Amino acid sequence: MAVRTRFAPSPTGFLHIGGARTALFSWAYARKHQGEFILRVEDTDVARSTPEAVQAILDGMRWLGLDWDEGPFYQMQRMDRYKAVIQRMIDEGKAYYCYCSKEELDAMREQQMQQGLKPRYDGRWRPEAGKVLPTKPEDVPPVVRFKNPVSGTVVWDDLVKGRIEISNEELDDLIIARADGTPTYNFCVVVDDWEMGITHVIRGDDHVNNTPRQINLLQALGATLPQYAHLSMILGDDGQKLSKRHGAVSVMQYDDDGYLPEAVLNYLARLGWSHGDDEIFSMAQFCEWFDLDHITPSAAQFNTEKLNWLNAHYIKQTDAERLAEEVQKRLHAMGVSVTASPDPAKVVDLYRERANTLQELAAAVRYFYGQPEIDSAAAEKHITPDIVPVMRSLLSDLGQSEWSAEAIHVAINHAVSSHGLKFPKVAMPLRVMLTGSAQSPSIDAVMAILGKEETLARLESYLARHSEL
RNA sequence: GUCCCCAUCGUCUAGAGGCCUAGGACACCUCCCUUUCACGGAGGCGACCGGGGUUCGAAUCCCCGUGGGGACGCCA
Repeated sequence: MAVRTRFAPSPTGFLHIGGARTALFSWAYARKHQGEFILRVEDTDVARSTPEAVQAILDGMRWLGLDWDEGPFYQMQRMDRYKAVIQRMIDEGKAYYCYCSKEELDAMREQQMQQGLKPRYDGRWRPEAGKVLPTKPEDVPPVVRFKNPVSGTVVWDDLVKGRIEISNEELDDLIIARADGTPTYNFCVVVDDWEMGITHVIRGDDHVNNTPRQINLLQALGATLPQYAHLSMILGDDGQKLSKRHGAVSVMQYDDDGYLPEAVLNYLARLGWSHGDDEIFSMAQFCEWFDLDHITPSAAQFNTEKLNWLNAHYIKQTDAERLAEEVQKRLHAMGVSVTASPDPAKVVDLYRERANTLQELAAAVRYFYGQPEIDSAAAEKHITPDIVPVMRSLLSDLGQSEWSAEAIHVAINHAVSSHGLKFPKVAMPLRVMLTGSAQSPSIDAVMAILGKEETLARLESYLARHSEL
């Protein structure tokens, strides 16, 4: 049977790193098996679902390049279908109306907690042969509850965690339709997974406890059970749980911060999954290798430093045109307009090996398109009065020189040797005057790309501004 | 409280009873390269949560602790 997986986010917020990994694994599993990957938006919580969140999730998926074969389906558009199934279950005696008020339920829970019991519905409205039900209250609109089996156990072989067995005595009759008639999560999931022919449910392990309920429901409907794979959660960089209040950020934030989607994907792939010692691989390779057997059952801590390393790697690989475009976009956001000269592609090539993120790359390269901000400590250290005559003579040589890194190097060497100095003694002041910083690629290469006119202008201008030297 | 899950270097992980003197990667440290900073190269530091079993043999299997996490909603 063809593999069919799904990613089923609820649109109550952006796509965060945990959701992204779940989506990635589901997607990769389908791709690996030439199956289908389905996107389903679980928006039955009307109060918390928003169209903005739907959009944010779709944006995140697209940025990562996780393409889906069917959907997006929206559960709110499938109401008729759920209601029909609920009615059928009531008719068949597999579900029943419950007239308990919320207050009544709260009281029940509290009492059970106090007694050290697991809080659960006591089944007071559950019809049984020979049982007399309470009198229906006038003012309580009923919910619909599923008649969960009272004995036996639910067992499944989780593809990540192995065999899990839960006694039906731990479960209660869950609500499948609210008082207003709308179906609830566990019910919609079951109907959808069933009708959409999902063969492998790959999801976060916060759903482990829902699984036995869903299996019971599926069995009541006479559906074929899918296989389950529960992924452990991803912890924040500090080892703490990610939440809206703490550390959980949108995958799009990684875009803003200057991470390439291939780096994020590669990082996520290795978080909780492994293929021997392989660390760096393409998504094509990942789809070929991916399997559920090598997923770690334990939680994983996010490590930004390793992401940085991967991102730096992909920045080195990316072609100059694309890199230049990304950098241009970011410089623009910083209020710097990129001109055709110096050539942005050459500029990024010069700096790509020393940037962890595109944001760093943009910041590093900024001085090519505007006056550098001089690091005063660096200036004080490297630009001393005795260097001024050297700079003057170099300036005049440079004015006569052909403009290539090699020719510039010769000119600098000439200044160095004719004044009896060491190379850095001249290179450092140049570096600070031209780039503003004491760190840069080879200064002759920088000058070659900066251009003759601009280089000479910056040097002249610096000397003119610092007559005290 | 009850149920469920998890446990190898700081972090991500390899490990399916002997291949383990526990391997790789990030980070960190040292050295090399060098025109500064990076990149790159070569080394180094560094872990099987504890206790009992099973076995000729256990990081691997079982049990008990301990520690972490999750779930107990008319949320998903």
